[in-house]
Amino acid sequence: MRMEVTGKAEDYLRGIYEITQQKGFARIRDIANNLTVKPSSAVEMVRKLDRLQLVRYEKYGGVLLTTKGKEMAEVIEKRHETFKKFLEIILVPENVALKDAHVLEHRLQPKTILQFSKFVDFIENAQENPTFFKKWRIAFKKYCESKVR
Amino acid sequence: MRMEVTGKAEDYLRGIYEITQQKGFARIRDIANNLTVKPSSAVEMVRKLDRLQLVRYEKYGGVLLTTKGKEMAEVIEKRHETFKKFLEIILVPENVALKDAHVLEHRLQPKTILQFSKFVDFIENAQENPTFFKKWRIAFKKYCESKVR
DNA sequence: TGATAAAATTAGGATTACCTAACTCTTTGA
DNA sequence: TCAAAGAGTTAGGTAATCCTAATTTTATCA
Repeated sequence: MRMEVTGKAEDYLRGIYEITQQKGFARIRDIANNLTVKPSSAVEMVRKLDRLQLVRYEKYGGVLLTTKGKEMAEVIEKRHETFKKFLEIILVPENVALKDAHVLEHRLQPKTILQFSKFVDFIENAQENPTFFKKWRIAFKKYCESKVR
Repeated sequence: MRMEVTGKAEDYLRGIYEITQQKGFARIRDIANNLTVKPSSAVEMVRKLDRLQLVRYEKYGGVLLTTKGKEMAEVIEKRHETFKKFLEIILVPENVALKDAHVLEHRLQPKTILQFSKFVDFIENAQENPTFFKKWRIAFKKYCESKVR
Protein backbone atom coordinates (compact mmCIF):
# COMPACT_ATOMS: atom_id res chain seq x y z
CA MET A 1 0.00 0.00 0.00
CA ARG A 2 1.57 3.21 -1.21
CA MET A 3 0.21 5.61 1.36
CA GLU A 4 -0.31 8.97 -0.19
CA VAL A 5 -3.05 11.54 0.19
CA THR A 6 -5.21 10.96 -2.84
CA GLY A 7 -8.22 12.98 -3.94
CA LYS A 8 -10.52 10.63 -2.11
CA ALA A 9 -8.53 10.90 1.06
CA GLU A 10 -9.03 14.65 0.82
CA ASP A 11 -12.77 14.19 0.43
CA TYR A 12 -12.84 12.12 3.57
CA LEU A 13 -10.66 14.60 5.40
CA ARG A 14 -12.98 17.44 4.54
CA GLY A 15 -15.97 15.36 5.53
CA ILE A 16 -14.44 14.55 8.88
CA TYR A 17 -13.55 18.19 9.33
CA GLU A 18 -17.12 19.29 8.67
CA ILE A 19 -18.56 16.76 11.09
CA THR A 20 -15.98 17.67 13.70
CA GLN A 21 -16.86 21.35 13.42
CA GLN A 22 -20.43 20.46 14.26
CA LYS A 23 -20.08 17.93 17.02
CA GLY A 24 -16.46 17.74 18.11
CA PHE A 25 -15.71 14.28 16.76
CA ALA A 26 -16.82 12.00 13.99
CA ARG A 27 -18.19 8.51 14.05
CA ILE A 28 -17.77 6.02 11.25
CA ARG A 29 -21.45 6.28 10.57
CA ASP A 30 -21.29 10.05 10.16
CA ILE A 31 -18.37 9.76 7.82
CA ALA A 32 -20.08 7.11 5.74
CA ASN A 33 -23.16 9.31 5.45
CA ASN A 34 -21.17 12.40 4.61
CA LEU A 35 -19.34 10.60 1.83
CA THR A 36 -22.37 8.54 0.71
CA VAL A 37 -20.48 5.34 1.22
CA LYS A 38 -20.94 2.16 3.23
CA PRO A 39 -19.49 2.08 6.75
CA SER A 40 -17.02 -0.61 5.71
CA SER A 41 -15.53 1.77 3.16
CA ALA A 42 -15.35 4.53 5.72
CA VAL A 43 -13.43 2.27 8.11
CA GLU A 44 -10.96 1.43 5.41
CA MET A 45 -10.20 5.06 4.63
CA VAL A 46 -10.11 6.09 8.25
CA ARG A 47 -7.48 3.45 8.86
CA LYS A 48 -5.47 4.84 6.01
CA LEU A 49 -5.78 8.38 7.35
CA ASP A 50 -4.70 7.07 10.72
CA ARG A 51 -1.60 5.49 9.22
CA LEU A 52 -0.89 8.84 7.55
CA GLN A 53 -1.24 10.48 10.95
CA LEU A 54 -4.03 12.72 9.74
CA VAL A 55 -6.59 11.36 12.19
CA ARG A 56 -6.49 9.47 15.42
CA TYR A 57 -8.70 6.45 15.34
CA GLU A 58 -9.34 3.59 17.64
CA LYS A 59 -11.55 0.64 16.94
CA TYR A 60 -15.11 1.26 18.05
CA GLY A 61 -14.10 4.74 19.13
CA GLY A 62 -14.56 8.13 17.49
CA VAL A 63 -12.33 9.73 14.90
CA LEU A 64 -10.39 12.91 15.65
CA LEU A 65 -8.28 15.04 13.35
CA THR A 66 -4.65 15.44 14.29
CA THR A 67 -3.08 18.89 14.01
CA LYS A 68 -1.61 17.93 10.68
CA GLY A 69 -4.95 16.55 9.53
CA LYS A 70 -6.76 19.65 10.61
CA GLU A 71 -4.34 21.92 8.80
CA MET A 72 -4.70 19.91 5.66
CA ALA A 73 -8.48 19.89 5.97
CA GLU A 74 -8.48 23.65 6.29
CA VAL A 75 -6.56 24.08 3.07
CA ILE A 76 -8.93 21.66 1.37
CA GLU A 77 -11.94 23.45 2.80
CA LYS A 78 -10.69 26.79 1.58
CA ARG A 79 -10.17 25.42 -1.88
CA HIS A 80 -13.66 24.04 -1.70
CA GLU A 81 -15.01 27.47 -0.83
CA THR A 82 -13.20 28.99 -3.78
CA PHE A 83 -14.77 26.56 -6.16
CA LYS A 84 -18.18 27.01 -4.63
CA LYS A 85 -17.93 30.76 -5.03
CA PHE A 86 -16.67 30.36 -8.52
CA LEU A 87 -19.63 28.22 -9.49
CA GLU A 88 -21.92 30.81 -7.97
CA ILE A 89 -20.28 33.47 -10.09
CA ILE A 90 -20.86 31.56 -13.29
CA LEU A 91 -24.44 31.04 -12.16
CA VAL A 92 -24.53 27.32 -11.59
CA PRO A 93 -27.62 26.52 -9.50
CA GLU A 94 -26.74 25.88 -5.90
CA ASN A 95 -27.77 22.25 -5.71
CA VAL A 96 -25.61 21.46 -8.72
CA ALA A 97 -22.75 23.64 -7.48
CA LEU A 98 -22.65 21.79 -4.21
CA LYS A 99 -21.79 18.52 -5.90
CA ASP A 100 -19.57 19.95 -8.57
CA ALA A 101 -17.44 22.02 -6.24
CA HIS A 102 -16.34 18.69 -4.79
CA VAL A 103 -15.48 17.49 -8.23
CA LEU A 104 -13.42 20.55 -9.12
CA GLU A 105 -11.18 20.22 -6.13
CA HIS A 106 -9.12 17.24 -7.12
CA ARG A 107 -6.26 16.72 -9.45
CA LEU A 108 -6.00 20.35 -10.53
CA GLN A 109 -2.49 21.69 -10.37
CA PRO A 110 -1.67 24.39 -7.82
CA LYS A 111 -1.23 27.02 -10.50
CA THR A 112 -4.70 26.39 -11.83
CA ILE A 113 -6.24 26.48 -8.38
CA LEU A 114 -4.42 29.74 -7.76
CA GLN A 115 -5.90 31.26 -10.91
CA PHE A 116 -9.37 30.13 -9.95
CA SER A 117 -9.02 31.80 -6.63
CA LYS A 118 -7.62 34.97 -8.17
CA PHE A 119 -10.55 35.07 -10.50
CA VAL A 120 -12.96 34.76 -7.61
CA ASP A 121 -11.14 37.49 -5.71
CA PHE A 122 -11.08 39.70 -8.75
CA ILE A 123 -14.80 39.42 -9.21
CA GLU A 124 -15.55 39.76 -5.52
CA ASN A 125 -13.23 42.64 -4.74
CA ALA A 126 -15.77 45.08 -5.96
CA GLN A 127 -14.52 47.77 -3.65
CA GLU A 128 -11.70 48.68 -6.02
CA ASN A 129 -14.17 49.59 -8.71
CA PRO A 130 -17.72 48.76 -7.73
CA THR A 131 -19.43 49.99 -10.85
CA PHE A 132 -17.24 48.00 -13.15
CA PHE A 133 -17.78 44.75 -11.32
CA LYS A 134 -21.44 45.21 -10.77
CA LYS A 135 -21.73 45.93 -14.43
CA TRP A 136 -19.81 42.78 -15.19
CA ARG A 137 -22.06 40.53 -13.17
CA ILE A 138 -25.21 42.07 -14.51
CA ALA A 139 -23.93 41.78 -18.05
CA PHE A 140 -23.09 38.11 -17.57
CA LYS A 141 -26.45 37.37 -16.04
CA LYS A 142 -28.22 39.06 -18.91
CA TYR A 143 -26.08 37.20 -21.36
CA CYS A 144 -27.06 33.90 -19.77
CA GLU A 145 -30.73 34.77 -19.75
CA SER A 146 -30.66 35.79 -23.37
CA LYS A 147 -29.30 32.34 -24.20
CA VAL A 148 -31.96 30.30 -22.45
CA ARG A 149 -33.87 29.31 -25.61
CA MET B 1 -16.68 -6.26 -17.00
CA ARG B 2 -19.35 -3.63 -16.78
CA MET B 3 -18.72 -1.81 -20.01
CA GLU B 4 -19.58 1.81 -19.71
CA VAL B 5 -17.98 4.94 -21.08
CA THR B 6 -15.95 6.17 -18.16
CA GLY B 7 -13.94 9.36 -17.94
CA LYS B 8 -10.82 7.55 -19.05
CA ALA B 9 -12.61 6.05 -22.02
CA GLU B 10 -13.50 9.59 -23.03
CA ASP B 11 -9.89 10.67 -22.76
CA TYR B 12 -8.88 7.87 -25.08
CA LEU B 13 -11.71 8.67 -27.46
CA ARG B 14 -10.58 12.26 -27.72
CA GLY B 15 -6.99 11.20 -28.19
CA ILE B 16 -7.96 8.85 -30.99
CA TYR B 17 -10.06 11.59 -32.53
CA GLU B 18 -7.17 14.05 -32.48
CA ILE B 19 -4.79 11.58 -34.05
CA THR B 20 -7.36 10.61 -36.65
CA GLN B 21 -7.86 14.23 -37.62
CA GLN B 22 -4.19 14.46 -38.37
CA LYS B 23 -3.44 11.22 -40.15
CA GLY B 24 -6.64 9.41 -40.89
CA PHE B 25 -6.21 6.57 -38.43
CA ALA B 26 -4.51 5.87 -35.14
CA ARG B 27 -1.97 3.28 -34.18
CA ILE B 28 -1.62 1.88 -30.69
CA ARG B 29 1.68 3.66 -30.37
CA ASP B 30 0.12 7.03 -31.19
CA ILE B 31 -2.63 6.46 -28.70
CA ALA B 32 -0.19 5.43 -25.99
CA ASN B 33 1.85 8.58 -26.62
CA ASN B 34 -1.19 10.82 -26.68
CA LEU B 35 -2.40 9.47 -23.37
CA THR B 36 1.09 9.14 -21.85
CA VAL B 37 0.53 5.50 -21.17
CA LYS B 38 2.26 2.26 -22.08
CA PRO B 39 1.15 0.54 -25.29
CA SER B 40 -0.21 -2.37 -23.30
CA SER B 41 -2.61 -0.05 -21.55
CA ALA B 42 -3.65 1.45 -24.86
CA VAL B 43 -4.44 -1.98 -26.26
CA GLU B 44 -6.59 -2.75 -23.28
CA MET B 45 -8.69 0.39 -23.64
CA VAL B 46 -8.95 0.09 -27.41
CA ARG B 47 -10.37 -3.37 -26.97
CA LYS B 48 -12.91 -1.96 -24.58
CA LEU B 49 -13.85 0.82 -27.00
CA ASP B 50 -14.20 -1.78 -29.70
CA ARG B 51 -16.58 -3.81 -27.56
CA LEU B 52 -18.55 -0.61 -27.02
CA GLN B 53 -18.63 -0.12 -30.77
CA LEU B 54 -16.93 3.23 -30.52
CA VAL B 55 -13.91 2.18 -32.57
CA ARG B 56 -13.12 -0.55 -35.03
CA TYR B 57 -9.96 -2.36 -34.12
CA GLU B 58 -8.18 -5.39 -35.42
CA LYS B 59 -5.09 -6.93 -33.95
CA TYR B 60 -1.96 -5.41 -35.39
CA GLY B 61 -4.10 -3.10 -37.49
CA GLY B 62 -4.99 0.56 -37.08
CA VAL B 63 -7.81 1.97 -35.00
CA LEU B 64 -10.72 3.81 -36.60
CA LEU B 65 -13.60 5.64 -34.96
CA THR B 66 -17.08 4.40 -35.75
CA THR B 67 -19.78 6.97 -36.49
CA LYS B 68 -20.99 6.65 -32.93
CA GLY B 69 -17.47 7.02 -31.61
CA LYS B 70 -16.80 10.04 -33.76
CA GLU B 71 -19.97 11.75 -32.63
CA MET B 72 -19.10 11.13 -29.04
CA ALA B 73 -15.55 12.33 -29.56
CA GLU B 74 -16.81 15.56 -31.07
CA VAL B 75 -18.92 16.33 -28.04
CA ILE B 76 -15.97 15.53 -25.80
CA GLU B 77 -13.63 17.61 -27.93
CA LYS B 78 -15.91 20.60 -27.79
CA ARG B 79 -16.14 20.36 -24.03
CA HIS B 80 -12.38 20.10 -23.92
CA GLU B 81 -12.04 23.27 -25.99
CA THR B 82 -14.34 25.10 -23.65
CA PHE B 83 -12.24 24.20 -20.67
CA LYS B 84 -9.02 25.02 -22.45
CA LYS B 85 -10.31 28.45 -23.40
CA PHE B 86 -11.60 28.96 -19.93
CA LEU B 87 -8.19 28.24 -18.42
CA GLU B 88 -6.65 30.64 -20.88
CA ILE B 89 -9.06 33.31 -19.77
CA ILE B 90 -8.16 32.90 -16.15
CA LEU B 91 -4.50 33.04 -17.20
CA VAL B 92 -3.37 29.55 -16.40
CA PRO B 93 -0.07 28.94 -18.23
CA GLU B 94 -0.55 26.84 -21.31
CA ASN B 95 1.46 23.83 -20.23
CA VAL B 96 -0.55 23.60 -17.04
CA ALA B 97 -3.83 24.31 -18.81
CA LEU B 98 -3.25 21.46 -21.20
CA LYS B 99 -3.24 18.94 -18.42
CA ASP B 100 -5.90 20.53 -16.31
CA ALA B 101 -8.40 20.94 -19.11
CA HIS B 102 -8.44 17.15 -19.20
CA VAL B 103 -9.13 17.07 -15.52
CA LEU B 104 -12.01 19.50 -15.70
CA GLU B 105 -13.87 17.52 -18.28
CA HIS B 106 -14.99 14.62 -16.21
CA ARG B 107 -17.70 14.19 -13.66
CA LEU B 108 -19.07 17.73 -13.92
CA GLN B 109 -22.81 17.89 -14.37
CA PRO B 110 -24.23 19.16 -17.65
CA LYS B 111 -25.53 22.34 -16.07
CA THR B 112 -22.09 23.23 -14.80
CA ILE B 113 -20.47 22.52 -18.13
CA LEU B 114 -23.10 24.69 -19.78
CA GLN B 115 -22.27 27.58 -17.48
CA PHE B 116 -18.59 27.20 -18.13
CA SER B 117 -19.21 27.40 -21.82
CA LYS B 118 -21.53 30.38 -21.46
CA PHE B 119 -18.86 32.13 -19.49
CA VAL B 120 -16.32 31.48 -22.19
CA ASP B 121 -18.71 32.70 -24.86
CA PHE B 122 -19.53 35.75 -22.85
CA ILE B 123 -15.89 36.71 -22.53
CA GLU B 124 -15.07 35.85 -26.10
CA ASN B 125 -18.05 37.46 -27.79
CA ALA B 126 -16.30 40.76 -27.73
CA GLN B 127 -18.11 41.92 -30.84
CA GLU B 128 -21.18 42.81 -28.84
CA ASN B 129 -19.18 45.28 -26.82
CA PRO B 130 -15.48 45.14 -27.59
CA THR B 131 -14.35 47.84 -25.23
CA PHE B 132 -16.07 46.34 -22.26
CA PHE B 133 -14.57 42.94 -22.74
CA LYS B 134 -11.12 44.14 -23.60
CA LYS B 135 -11.26 46.23 -20.50
CA TRP B 136 -12.30 43.22 -18.49
CA ARG B 137 -9.41 41.10 -19.61
CA ILE B 138 -6.88 43.83 -19.10
CA ALA B 139 -8.25 44.52 -15.66
CA PHE B 140 -8.01 40.86 -14.68
CA LYS B 141 -4.49 40.58 -16.01
CA LYS B 142 -3.44 43.62 -14.06
CA TYR B 143 -5.11 42.28 -10.97
CA CYS B 144 -3.17 39.04 -11.27
CA GLU B 145 0.12 40.80 -11.80
CA SER B 146 -0.45 43.01 -8.80
CA LYS B 147 -0.84 39.87 -6.71
CA VAL B 148 2.38 38.17 -7.69
CA ARG B 149 4.30 38.99 -4.52
C1' DT C 1 15.20 -12.45 -48.30
C1' DG C 2 16.34 -12.79 -43.90
C1' DA C 3 18.00 -10.59 -39.63
C1' DT C 4 17.11 -6.98 -36.77
C1' DA C 5 14.35 -3.29 -35.18
C1' DA C 6 9.92 -1.57 -34.12
C1' DA C 7 5.24 -2.22 -32.89
C1' DA C 8 1.68 -4.71 -30.75
C1' DT C 9 -0.03 -8.21 -27.67
C1' DT C 10 -0.53 -11.10 -23.64
C1' DA C 11 -0.01 -12.64 -19.02
C1' DG C 12 0.32 -11.56 -14.56
C1' DG C 13 0.39 -7.99 -10.96
C1' DA C 14 -0.51 -3.68 -8.37
C1' DT C 15 -3.40 0.13 -6.71
C1' DT C 16 -7.53 2.69 -5.28
C1' DA C 17 -11.93 2.59 -3.89
C1' DC C 18 -16.11 0.46 -3.43
C1' DC C 19 -19.35 -3.35 -2.09
C1' DT C 20 -21.85 -7.45 0.43
C1' DA C 21 -22.28 -10.56 4.03
C1' DA C 22 -21.01 -12.26 8.17
C1' DC C 23 -19.31 -11.29 12.55
C1' DT C 24 -18.19 -8.62 16.87
C1' DC C 25 -18.81 -4.89 19.99
C1' DT C 26 -21.73 -1.46 22.38
C1' DT C 27 -25.79 0.68 23.73
C1' DT C 28 -30.30 0.77 25.28
C1' DG C 29 -34.67 -0.14 27.22
C1' DA C 30 -38.05 -3.41 29.24
C1' DT D 1 -29.38 -7.13 33.56
C1' DC D 2 -29.50 -8.98 29.46
C1' DA D 3 -31.32 -9.48 24.79
C1' DA D 4 -32.17 -6.95 20.74
C1' DA D 5 -30.86 -3.28 17.89
C1' DG D 6 -27.48 -0.53 16.17
C1' DA D 7 -22.67 0.53 15.12
C1' DG D 8 -18.41 -0.94 13.64
C1' DT D 9 -15.24 -4.57 11.61
C1' DT D 10 -13.41 -8.00 8.73
C1' DA D 11 -13.01 -11.06 4.89
C1' DG D 12 -13.40 -11.64 0.40
C1' DG D 13 -14.74 -9.65 -4.08
C1' DT D 14 -15.29 -6.45 -8.11
C1' DA D 15 -13.98 -2.85 -11.32
C1' DA D 16 -11.10 0.40 -13.69
C1' DT D 17 -6.42 1.56 -14.90
C1' DC D 18 -2.04 1.19 -14.96
C1' DC D 19 2.48 -1.35 -15.18
C1' DT D 20 6.52 -4.77 -16.40
C1' DA D 21 8.27 -8.51 -18.79
C1' DA D 22 7.77 -11.75 -21.96
C1' DT D 23 6.13 -13.03 -26.64
C1' DT D 24 4.42 -12.47 -31.27
C1' DT D 25 3.80 -9.92 -35.51
C1' DT D 26 5.13 -6.65 -38.89
C1' DA D 27 8.33 -3.58 -41.16
C1' DT D 28 12.74 -2.25 -42.87
C1' DC D 29 17.01 -2.38 -45.20
C1' DA D 30 21.47 -4.35 -46.34
